[in-house]
Amino acid sequence: MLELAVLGLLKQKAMHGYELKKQLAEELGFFRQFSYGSLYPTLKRLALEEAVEMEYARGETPRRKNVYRITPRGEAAFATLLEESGAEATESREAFMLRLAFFRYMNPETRRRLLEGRRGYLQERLAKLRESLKRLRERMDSYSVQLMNHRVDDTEHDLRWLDDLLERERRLGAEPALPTRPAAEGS
Amino acid sequence: MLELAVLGLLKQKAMHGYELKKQLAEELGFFRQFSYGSLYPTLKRLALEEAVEMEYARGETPRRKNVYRITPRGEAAFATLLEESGAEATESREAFMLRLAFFRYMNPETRRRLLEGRRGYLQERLAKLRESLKRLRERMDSYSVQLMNHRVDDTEHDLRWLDDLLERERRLGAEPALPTRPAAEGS
DNA sequence: GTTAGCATGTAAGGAGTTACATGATTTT
DNA sequence: AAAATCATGTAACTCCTTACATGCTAAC
Repeated sequence: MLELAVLGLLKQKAMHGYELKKQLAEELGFFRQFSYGSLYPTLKRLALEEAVEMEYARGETPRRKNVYRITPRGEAAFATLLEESGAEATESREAFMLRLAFFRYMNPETRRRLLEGRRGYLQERLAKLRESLKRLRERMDSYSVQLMNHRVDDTEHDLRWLDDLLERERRLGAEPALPTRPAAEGS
Repeated sequence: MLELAVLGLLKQKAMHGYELKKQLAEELGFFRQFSYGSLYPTLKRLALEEAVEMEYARGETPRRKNVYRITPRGEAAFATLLEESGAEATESREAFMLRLAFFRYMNPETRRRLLEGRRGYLQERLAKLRESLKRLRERMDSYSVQLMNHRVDDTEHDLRWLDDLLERERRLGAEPALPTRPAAEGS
């Protein structure tokens, strides 16, 4: 997750770790916080894999603000991570939403696959939820009933939203993915 | 999390691991799935700590259905875990909801503390979310805008729900916590 | 009799957190 | 000159998952 988020953010703009952490909590702001204890090692690892590299801007020495820039290899890795989104991306709210934040980089089929995958998952869960509610309502305390009902509402709300997104996707048709290398040549 | 959930489920009824796993996905159904690879070791550890113990019902040999029962020590541990719910319980949706599923075991002050803690957290996040949206709207692609807007709606929805729960709590006043040892003596 | 589901476990690994440690730069 | 916040990192640990390994029992 962190790796995907980092690559996606660096795709927009070169940044150093500290800045990245703030963006993770802001640009993807809704999104969860990661600690430095995972962020810096991740950057280091990505650098080792040559998915990112350091930018020594304005003669600044390293190890006092390490500005990282994504490399072509990193772009490829990012694209692969997005395209290969599996079960996690449909079953985990966070994983799904992270992908959604990077929808502009996906091709239309992948977008649809993810949206429908998530929708299917939520529909299934909604059915199970309702079944549980029906079967257990009598035996449950009022807090649990409240919780279950809220879950149902929440899931329905999410489903309407997904339907909306799918509808838009259909209407706007094949909005192409942004290129891997955005606007490489001048102006 | 798993430990809390297991103790809470065993409080209702003695169960073996396999059964527990199904209940985790059903009674707390909405709730996340845990794998056997974490469930069985957790039961083992709890048994070692004497928070749970095996029930050798009807002369059944162990190691073919291990039915676990919560002990007084386990009840105490469960109560402590609930009462000491810290930041995680207000900042993580899942952690919060798990507590809510066990609200009947808490005393009214703890319930209120948790509900208001969660509300405060969501209010703060909502403010940040709106600020981000305002500041970044122009620079965001339409998917990110959709995502942010949905987050805002979602958070508002959650806040209304929390207000509702708090209101109920006030109206129904001091619904006492269920005892640590439920209905110990007969009928 | 063979497939599906019940039932339990271990070992290795993944993906993060917390706590610790350090020091520069900016603001008050 | 003190305090805040910017900035980077490591080591130990937590909590979970995946993959593996085993065997019973019920249904078809």
